[in-house]
Amino acid sequence: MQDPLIDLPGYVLRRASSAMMAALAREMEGLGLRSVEATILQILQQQPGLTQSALGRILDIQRANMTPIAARLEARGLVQRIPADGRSLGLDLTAEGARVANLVKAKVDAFEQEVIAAVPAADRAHLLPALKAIWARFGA
Amino acid sequence: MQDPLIDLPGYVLRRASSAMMAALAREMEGLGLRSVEATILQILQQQPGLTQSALGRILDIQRANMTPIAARLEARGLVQRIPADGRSLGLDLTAEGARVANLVKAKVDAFEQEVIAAVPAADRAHLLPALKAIWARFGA
DNA sequence: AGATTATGTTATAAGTCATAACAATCTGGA
DNA sequence: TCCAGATTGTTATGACTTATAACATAATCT
Repeated sequence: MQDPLIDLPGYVLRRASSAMMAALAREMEGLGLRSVEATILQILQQQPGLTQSALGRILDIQRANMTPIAARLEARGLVQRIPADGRSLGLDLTAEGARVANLVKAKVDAFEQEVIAAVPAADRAHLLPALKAIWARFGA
Repeated sequence: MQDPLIDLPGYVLRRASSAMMAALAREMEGLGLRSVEATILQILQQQPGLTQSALGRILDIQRANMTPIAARLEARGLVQRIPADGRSLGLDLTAEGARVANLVKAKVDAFEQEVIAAVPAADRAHLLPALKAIWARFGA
């Protein structure tokens, strides 16, 4: 009862990603955050004031789907929505949001170390370039 | 407006996988199949008679979620559900299912070639081992 | 000024995924 | 052999993700 697709890179890419994402989600659960929310906090930490649309473009999330995500972050007091112009809403971390973002960063950094550590040393340096190339090839 | 997380392997793994899966889904749409269904046809091609539970264990799909998937494949005439014992249902490709499975295999093989081709030659040999290691580390 | 584009929002639908509960069946140990 | 426990398929349910259409409002370009 073994998996006959185990040597197809695309298939294994999908399985590796979904296994890793499940583990990451369990980590973020401890902070009461979903993966997307954790990602957004991290980005806002380095790029404050991004509009919902701009964030959506970075993360490949439709405008329409950003609305409830941003609203939830605001409702939890992690983010402030400040009009950038008459139609755009810029997102900024609140003090509480900045605090949580630091916790996220710590957990994510540790997690990323685990990912790296899981890869055989000989293959490590090749992982990021390979993944970036695939992302670039099939990405929007 | 650039992505500040672009050097985190886990993050890029997720983005690469989801971009690739979206492209694969567009391919399979041409056959009227979802990705999961295409995967199942491929597996049944090589391992006929697998039960729903066994398939679920291979693909990390809960029993409860296999039911509608198998039912849909049967309703489309691609798969037969034959009792293996009093409780298990073995899945086998019908003639039509075998025909479609061949189309799937052709498309997937071509697609996997595209994935490989997208990766810089120097990194290619390292991709599969790295992904398998991550899968093994975080997988069920 | 007027046409076009961009933004945020609501509503909606499909797909993925996990859990609980149930009946029917199988299995292994007393 | 018999019974307790595990397995299988099923239904129902809920959370999350994702895509699309339509709308009002605002910015931009000619």
